[in-house]
Amino acid sequence: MSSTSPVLFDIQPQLATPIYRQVVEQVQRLVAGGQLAAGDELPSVRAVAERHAINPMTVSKAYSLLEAEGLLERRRGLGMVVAASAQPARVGGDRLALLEPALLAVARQANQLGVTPAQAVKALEQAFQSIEQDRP
Amino acid sequence: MSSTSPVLFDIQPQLATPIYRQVVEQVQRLVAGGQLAAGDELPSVRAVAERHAINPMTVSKAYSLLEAEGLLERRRGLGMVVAASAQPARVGGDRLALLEPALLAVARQANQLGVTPAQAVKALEQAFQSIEQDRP
Amino acid sequence: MSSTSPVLFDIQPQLATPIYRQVVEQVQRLVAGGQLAAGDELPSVRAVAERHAINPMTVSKAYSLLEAEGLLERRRGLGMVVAASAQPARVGGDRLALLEPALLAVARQANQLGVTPAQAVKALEQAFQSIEQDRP
Amino acid sequence: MSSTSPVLFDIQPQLATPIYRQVVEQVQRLVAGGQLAAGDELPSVRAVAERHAINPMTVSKAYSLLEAEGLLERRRGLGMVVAASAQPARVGGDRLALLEPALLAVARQANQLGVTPAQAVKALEQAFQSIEQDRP
DNA sequence: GTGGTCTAGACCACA
DNA sequence: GTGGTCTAGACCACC
Repeated sequence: MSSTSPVLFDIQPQLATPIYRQVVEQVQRLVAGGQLAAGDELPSVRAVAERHAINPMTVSKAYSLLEAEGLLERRRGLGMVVAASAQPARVGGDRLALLEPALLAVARQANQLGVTPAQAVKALEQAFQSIEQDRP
Repeated sequence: MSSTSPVLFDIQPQLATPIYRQVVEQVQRLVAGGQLAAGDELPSVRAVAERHAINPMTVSKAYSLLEAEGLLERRRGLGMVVAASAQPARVGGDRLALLEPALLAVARQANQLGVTPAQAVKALEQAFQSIEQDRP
Repeated sequence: MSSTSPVLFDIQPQLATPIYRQVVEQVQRLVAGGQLAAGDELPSVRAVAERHAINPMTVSKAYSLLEAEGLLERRRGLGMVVAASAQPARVGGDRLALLEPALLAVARQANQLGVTPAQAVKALEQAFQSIEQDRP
Repeated sequence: MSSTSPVLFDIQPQLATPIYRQVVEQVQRLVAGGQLAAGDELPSVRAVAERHAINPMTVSKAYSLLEAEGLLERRRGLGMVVAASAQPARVGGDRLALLEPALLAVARQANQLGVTPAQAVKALEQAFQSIEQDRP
């Protein structure tokens, strides 16, 4: 999967979470999910910057943080690749742990909104479907 | 419900979202969920500040934004109350709309993590249970 | 016009209306009057603060309110610009609507003072002339 | 005129100017305009408070300020009356001076809105007409 | 460089 | 008692 199509980041500048964080977290999740495997190339800083009309330094910062974290490696003159040491989360539980903050936020907000767990679950299933349509 | 117990905010300083935003969003949801009705009094700036050990100006900023938004009204010299024009979301759909950003975030993150919708739904149900324990 | 000279705020600390409100209202009027167009940059918080010898937070508060109102947009790390959605009042009538509260105040006060409409009109014309002299 | 109908204050709690100030300024203008003459009785604190659903202390504060200013006198057990020393503004110029702040505000706002003096004058005349209709 | 957030504390205005 | 305004200064985040 990683060799067929280049990674496309889902960047939304209008969100509160800073752009470089959006990049960092997406790479983390794509690696944990196995969609980015050791040795896979990442799009160049310039390519990402132009594609999303953002500052190259912002992309560079994200990549640097991921490098410092050990998830990416810098291949001189070639760009960044997923580090050999990077492994997808072994078991489902590890992946769910990464998802938990978002899940807790949903649960808390639903309570305050007076939305029942059953309603929230149903709405989550619909959310998955609406996401599907974006990238069939 | 609004007359029985004073509003309690759930403030978590360690979160990335600033404190004043946490207050703003909670009031928005409590009104939409009907737990705060038109005319209900909000806890005073000083009371909230002392209760959560934060600066009064932080609370004041949140209240001011909610007033600008039309959700709160200032009773001069008395305090803030929920605006007469503030209405709870009439139907469940409106409440779910407020929940949608968080739901989409979960769905997107789950996809990137390789977590299936079914697994996410199950995890969400567990998240609701772990929240329950906080306020029995 | 917007590209030739940076915006200059007319701040008068001795007035009853708070400084941050003066800034907010002036930006609203300058946009409605077309003297600030979509995309125009606003002077930085620090520049305004130093220019008028006021606290940066006071300016920041004004800008934040204008952002919440949708009139300004934050260019992260760069500064504030007039929002793309901000439009000058299309017809003169819209501008006069913004002027109406002040006009009604004059009319009401004139009536209570026993000043005739004709006298008030003449005095208003003189007021325009005295304003002219401030910025030739 | 003052003997035929009791004074009616025009109080608007939603305005930024505090209620007690609205009362103070109106009395000042009504005296300057000759609509309230020396010896005229003012409505009682309680009457005003009930009529406008405001706090009696607010009215009392306004009356006290006007007394301190020498414009009103306290007749024990009878209420407040316009002071014997209170005189209407002798010439029109004095009255216009009291109107000037409001006029300057209109001129300044019009300039920022791109409204010409001629347009503003015309709008002011219309404002007078719309006021007329309220109290024929 | 830009704006954002929070604190601590003072003083004012309103009811 | 209530909230509002402003200051001074620190620290952070983003570009």
